[in-house]
Amino acid sequence: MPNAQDVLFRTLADPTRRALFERLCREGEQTVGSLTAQSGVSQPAVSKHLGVLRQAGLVRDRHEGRQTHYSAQLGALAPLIDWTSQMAGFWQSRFDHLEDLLKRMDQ
Amino acid sequence: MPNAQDVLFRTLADPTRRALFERLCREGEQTVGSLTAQSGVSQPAVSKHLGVLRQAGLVRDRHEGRQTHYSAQLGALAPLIDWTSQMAGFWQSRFDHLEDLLKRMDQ
DNA sequence: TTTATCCATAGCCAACGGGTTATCGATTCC
DNA sequence: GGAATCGATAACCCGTTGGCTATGGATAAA
Repeated sequence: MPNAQDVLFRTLADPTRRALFERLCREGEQTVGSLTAQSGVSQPAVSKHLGVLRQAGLVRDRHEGRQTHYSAQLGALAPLIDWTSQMAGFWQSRFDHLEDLLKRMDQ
Repeated sequence: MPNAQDVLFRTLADPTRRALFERLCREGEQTVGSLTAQSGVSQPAVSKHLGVLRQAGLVRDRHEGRQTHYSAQLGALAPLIDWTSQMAGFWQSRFDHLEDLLKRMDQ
């Protein structure tokens, strides 16, 4: 059972898939056909990528007749931001300890 | 020629590799041996991962006799933060335009 | 009702990636 | 100097994954 960061990093690691997500962020809701037209890969490939993005919570789908509209779910990026902050936090913490140590050595 | 986000996402997508980076962030500089001991994979595997992390700029190596010390380079995460901000920015921008449109329609 | 469009799924294949063992150069210890 | 340790590289294996074509189900158009 992979954690949230795992899913996000793996999902966003593929350039084609990340490009699809970026486009949905930039331009808002899009149909599969519209996304396929500019993607450089086949429609099934796009559908598969959108499925992966959906499972990661990064996009939502909305069915309207025979077309499916996808839109970005920005909130799903939260674990990514959390992880980055955590790494920065660890680093800062070690830095603080070092400062502390140097301060005590100085006395 | 992959861009910076590409390299970062791909590099951090692997759980073992990300765990190595996390440990270096938490605990600071470590030798390959020390990292291997807690990693659950073989020493060559660890070396390979560290090589990938180094090429991504996420770690630095320091040679001291026959051991190599690795440490995290937190600054290398910048493109990741940039990308996330950018996605949030696009989203916000679209929201602003929508607000604007609604405001104009209201008049 | 028949035809055309949209998208998802199935099935297949080639490439990539992460793991292993074996080995080697370099250093340190005896 | 000889033995042992450290870490990087080579060579290999196998599972995953991202691409494709073919197809089918559902809806819209004719």
